[in-house]
Amino acid sequence: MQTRLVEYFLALEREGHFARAAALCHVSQPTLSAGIATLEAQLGKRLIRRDRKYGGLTPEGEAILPWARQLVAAAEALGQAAETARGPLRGELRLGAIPAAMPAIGCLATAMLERYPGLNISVRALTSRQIERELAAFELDAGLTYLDFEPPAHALSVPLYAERAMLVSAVGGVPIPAVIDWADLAGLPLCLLHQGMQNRRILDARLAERGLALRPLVTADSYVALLGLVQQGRLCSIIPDSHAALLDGLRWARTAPLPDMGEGSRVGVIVSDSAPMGPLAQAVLALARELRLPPGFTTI
Amino acid sequence: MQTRLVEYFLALEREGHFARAAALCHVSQPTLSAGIATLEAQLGKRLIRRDRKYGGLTPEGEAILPWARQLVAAAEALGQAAETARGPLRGELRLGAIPAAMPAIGCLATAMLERYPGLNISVRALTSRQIERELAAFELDAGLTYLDFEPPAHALSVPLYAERAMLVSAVGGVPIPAVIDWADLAGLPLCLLHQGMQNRRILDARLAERGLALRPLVTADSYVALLGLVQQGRLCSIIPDSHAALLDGLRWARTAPLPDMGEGSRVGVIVSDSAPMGPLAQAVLALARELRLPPGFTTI
DNA sequence: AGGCTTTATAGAGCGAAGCTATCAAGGAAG
DNA sequence: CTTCCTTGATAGCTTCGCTCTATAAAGCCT
Repeated sequence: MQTRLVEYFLALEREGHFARAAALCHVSQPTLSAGIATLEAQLGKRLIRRDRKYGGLTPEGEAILPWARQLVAAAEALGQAAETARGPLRGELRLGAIPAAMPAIGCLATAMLERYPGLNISVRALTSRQIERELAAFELDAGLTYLDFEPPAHALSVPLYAERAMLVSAVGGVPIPAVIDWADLAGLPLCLLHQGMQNRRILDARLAERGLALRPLVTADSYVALLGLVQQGRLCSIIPDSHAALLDGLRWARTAPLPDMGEGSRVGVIVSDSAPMGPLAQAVLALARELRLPPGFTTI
Repeated sequence: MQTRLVEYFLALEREGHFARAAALCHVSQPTLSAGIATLEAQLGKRLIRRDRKYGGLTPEGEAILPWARQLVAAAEALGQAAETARGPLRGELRLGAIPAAMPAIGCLATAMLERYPGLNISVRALTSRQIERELAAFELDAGLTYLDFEPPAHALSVPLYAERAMLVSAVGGVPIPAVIDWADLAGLPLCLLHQGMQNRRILDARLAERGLALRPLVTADSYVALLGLVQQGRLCSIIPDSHAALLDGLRWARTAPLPDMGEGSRVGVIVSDSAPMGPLAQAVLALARELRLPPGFTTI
């Protein structure tokens, strides 16, 4: 059983296209074609449906998919473990973070770089569900997400900070009181994240508990977009205090804390709990445990 | 990264001897030697200490050991999954059981064979600790052991039956009362398992709670040995009721139930919870859930 | 010193995996 | 209907690496 062939299989499954998968594996298309054929011959089963075109996995292909991932991840980790048994950590650390946690990733990534020179870090903004899926598929080494809402299974976590919501408005724009009550929110001209985004779901749930509902005038899918809207002065918005920290020093923005949303907004690092833990995951977890976030983040 | 080479490495680690490891892998000794050298070259690290003799693993070797196991297990499971995606289960099911649970393994193994013809089953008697270790090292597919005493981590379990202790004596030998109290035990001429064996530890713990201690005249490491001693008529012993069920119909033996030892003697099937579950483990777990044990076993 | 055990080395054979070049089958567009 | 383009399979060749047998070298034991 050649790890290489299994990598071809996984690449093909991801790309759904022989030539692109081959390019991803840095081999020619006939090589990948032959590799898949060899793998199928060794297993005695057809794994890919195809006649002149890629047509998805057969049931057997689906059945081996988790094991194929496990195999490749183990091979990868084996190499990592050998390389870093002693000596510094090397290679690429793949981090995923929900948008709300992006400001904190700077802190985490910088600390990792500082402690482990020679490390490369790749950060991607993902939904909490994507983070869960990619951790399970070994396509991420660690994630930064909510720990309490819909916590992923088979994961180890270290809390980093507690998120609180802040109301933000432009100076000279929508006037906002210094102290805000839940009921005040319903009367403000708001722009918020789309319904369905996790952060919005949490906010809605908190308000629903109190019999309230928000009617934002604008919805968007990024905090940058919301801040752009707020800057115009016609709207105000609700953002995590971690983002509010980024605004610190901006002259046009005013923020006011929302009432405590209660427990359950902890944000932290998670890694996959399956199998022995890779050196990268171990390092991230260890660092997260010691990490002191700058002021602006509510420590737990 | 060739799975084959990693298998060589694991075999060598198990055997501590190049030629024996080579035989285990069905290759010649130079082949294994070269294979280890290739693996070391690919990883860029020395994995095995050796100068004219095997000298154990280097730190790097130790570091990759869990990943090596993971890799080989994933490769194995991949083959299994492909073969059994549809169609009957094939291959070898490796079961481990504590001695006390041996009588029940007949039931489990038979049911597996009946449902999955074409399956081969290998049963080994192990201590509960060995079962835990070998499950983690992917050298067992499932185990049969106590679920409540020192339960292993990272394992899924299905309870099968509750074990109760029985006093056994020979007809015409040591007279035993029909109803036994804890205090009675101290006065009987007993033979028991060695101290340190888990079953004995449990029994001792139960008695210690009541301020009692047993002074067996003979200790042994198997129930068969104990029964042989009992048959002589000079001693009586304490065995699990699962073994007592085997004696049913024997003319020389008499049994009497001990007082309830309380909760916590559940015996059941456990499988490793790491990674996706292999088809063998899935099948065993599913069957254990439906299994109806014959009379003589206390259902839960 | 001689024999035994244990690991490493040498050289040959063979199979598997890589490449380039080309073909075959659909689908889209003229 | 023809032509072109996309997509995957095939052919033929080369190279690389695993495997074998045979043998050497280095300790250990008597």
